[in-house]
Amino acid sequence: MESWRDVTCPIQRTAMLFADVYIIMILRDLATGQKRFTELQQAGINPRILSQRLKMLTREGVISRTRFVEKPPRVEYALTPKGLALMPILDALKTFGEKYLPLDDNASSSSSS
Amino acid sequence: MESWRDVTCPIQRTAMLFADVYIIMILRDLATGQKRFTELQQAGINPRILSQRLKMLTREGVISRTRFVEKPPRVEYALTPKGLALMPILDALKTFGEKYLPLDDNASSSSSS
DNA sequence: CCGTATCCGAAGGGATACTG
DNA sequence: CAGTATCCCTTCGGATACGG
Repeated sequence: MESWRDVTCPIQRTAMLFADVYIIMILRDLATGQKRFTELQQAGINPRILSQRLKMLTREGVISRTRFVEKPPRVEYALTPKGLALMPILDALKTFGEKYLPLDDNASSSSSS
Repeated sequence: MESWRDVTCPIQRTAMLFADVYIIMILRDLATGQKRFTELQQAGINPRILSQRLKMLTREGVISRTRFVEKPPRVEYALTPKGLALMPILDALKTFGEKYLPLDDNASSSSSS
């Protein structure tokens, strides 16, 4: 498919950039405050994918990368104002999921009769 | 990555199902009323992909498929109530796109000085 | 700690032709 | 009209090991 810049529909433009489950996971985790690389990995994203997505999100201006010159080195990722503007999308995903994708609660139960 | 059913976060569950640009394009087009297969193709989705996504969306209960026994055969796809519940997500995508992904307007202009 | 490099199999998707 | 089948190339991503 073409680049998002070649598309005029704002829905599709946004989707072409951010409709990716890894990106959404990262944004979700940053919604509660700045996070470090390792912390973001905990969500179950491998370092290669994570690095790649963080680069892209930084390039698009939705997250910031702050490098603290310490030992050991520390890097914090945080939402920018543009990134904050994506939060309504996550809210809508959440609302839908809670209502229409309820948990089956058959996960941890092994002793039910 | 695992199945969306193995995930508890409602944001991620929804994203794992619907964070796909083709799905979003289809939902966008159905938002304005029921559409036929060929009409949906006009958005620039090839028949293989379109068929695949329509099947999945039907299986998940967000669209309905109505077959009219005519000659030539006619099939109409439409949003279900569950599909309508996805509209806030598209609204949020649209709002973001309009504000933060403005058109570069260098596409069709060739005679501006 | 924060990534990057490499390997490699799996999946995705464009084009095209074809069938009920 | 509404899809399905096939081909084949590209991309993606999981795992792992390593470098600054």
